[in-house]
Amino acid sequence: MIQYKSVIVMKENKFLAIYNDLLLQIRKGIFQPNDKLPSEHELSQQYETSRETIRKALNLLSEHGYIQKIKGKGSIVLDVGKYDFPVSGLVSFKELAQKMKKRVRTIVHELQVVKPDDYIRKYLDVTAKDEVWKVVRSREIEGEKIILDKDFLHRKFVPLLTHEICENSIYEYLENELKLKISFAKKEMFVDKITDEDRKYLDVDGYEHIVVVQNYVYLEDASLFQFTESRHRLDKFRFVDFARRTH
Amino acid sequence: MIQYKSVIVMKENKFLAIYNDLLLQIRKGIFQPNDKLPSEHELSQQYETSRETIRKALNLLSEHGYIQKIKGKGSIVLDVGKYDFPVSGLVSFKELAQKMKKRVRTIVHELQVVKPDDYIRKYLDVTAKDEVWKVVRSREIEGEKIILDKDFLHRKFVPLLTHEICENSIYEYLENELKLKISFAKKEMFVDKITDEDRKYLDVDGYEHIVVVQNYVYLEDASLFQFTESRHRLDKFRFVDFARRTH
DNA sequence: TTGACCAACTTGTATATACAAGTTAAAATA
DNA sequence: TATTTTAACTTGTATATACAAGTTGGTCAA
Repeated sequence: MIQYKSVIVMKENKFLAIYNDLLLQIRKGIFQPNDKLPSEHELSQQYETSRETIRKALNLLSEHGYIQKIKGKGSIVLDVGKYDFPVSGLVSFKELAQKMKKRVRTIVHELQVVKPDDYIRKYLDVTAKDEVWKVVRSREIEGEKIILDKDFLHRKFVPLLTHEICENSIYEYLENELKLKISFAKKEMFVDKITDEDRKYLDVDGYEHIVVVQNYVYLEDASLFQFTESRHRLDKFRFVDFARRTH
Repeated sequence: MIQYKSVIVMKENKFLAIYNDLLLQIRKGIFQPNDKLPSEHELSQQYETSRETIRKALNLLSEHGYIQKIKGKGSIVLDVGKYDFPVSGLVSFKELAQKMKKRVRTIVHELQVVKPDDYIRKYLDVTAKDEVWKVVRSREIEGEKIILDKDFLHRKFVPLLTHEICENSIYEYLENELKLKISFAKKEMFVDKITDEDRKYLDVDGYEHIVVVQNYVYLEDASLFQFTESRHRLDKFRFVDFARRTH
């Protein structure tokens, strides 16, 4: 019998490290769907930590839909294979594309600093004096231009933005270079009539409507710093969400 | 100065009671957006409990998007007014309709026990021997038939289902009468071509596409017991989601 | 054999303590 | 005055303990 012995690197928190370690084992298939995880007591011995720390890790797994905890019985692994597409949460296009393993390309159409007009002021919390980055990009997937991304970023937080950054990943730049702590977002989804701009930058393929995903992105201190409108061609749109019932 | 003194009824857990009490104060406007909540230490004194219990309540508020915790500073109330529409999560149509305060009606078109065909077996985890409730209902909002709901429930969990129950709220019946513990769900959203069934039961209004929300609903023990397909007219569809970034 | 009960497990809640780490504003210092 | 330091706050992490409550499987008695 082969015993899986995990070595945890303790750069991060203990409970986060354990969460990531258990998640890895689930992804690798060491723990299969419907398997029972070791009990909290056993895990606390394996990881040489307290039960409360184990419980923090397990609760994270539960919130994210990887396990189900059942009182008196234990924790069982859920069928996670179904959730591996655009699961709810804050995921950038680049992270998504890598997961999907598709041939993707980003085309930058606009990149400029603008004074916020009424439209921008409606969505981003800025005054007429502030400056705002406006970025318009289309996303090509397997040779088809499917998604039109319109980003508005508060210049106060982002002094510089280049063509290269926009072609790669703005998120990566913000988090890794500028060390901005992106914390949470509000998403709003609805269907809109297609516009001339959509026709100009996308392969609209004769559709008259388009799925709009509006994103309000906030930093750690709850300041709104970005508004993004993502316009998806009807036939390629897909959103997966995991939700727990709260009573 | 008026001091708000909350009286907590201790039927439920302490931390849940505190969560609900704080939430109520936020909804009532006793705590306004951008207000700072009392510190964890103060709250633990006010509620006569330990700091850990307060932290459980605050973490719930944070997960659900009501507050933002900032290390070293405190917890501030987020602008919750924006999230009060169909926020992500498991919410039944009846609960939703009550929140929106719209004139709604449910029309039951089909209600029968069927042997699962290939279509049902694809979505619900049943064998050919099992029996399944099939319910088809349309939802009328302000006089227009907007949503077509197709429910499939495993009969093993739901022995009886009546016309009245389906007109009211299946969820309410399941939870209150049958005492089923609905625990979590996976939602999948995409756009589909409109079907003859849609045209038959809905005011499709000339649209050629329809937004489909598929729901896989699970009980506490992680058993899949219901599959629901909710078909929304394009122009009336709207989905709001709050998501925290996990690193 | 059947059922009741119990012991040993499981997870859930609540509490107390200690220290780490980030923030803030007053006090001390140059 | 301007800057640095410090003290007093804040939230975050980790640990230990106790008991409640649900599950399971074996034991024992009818």
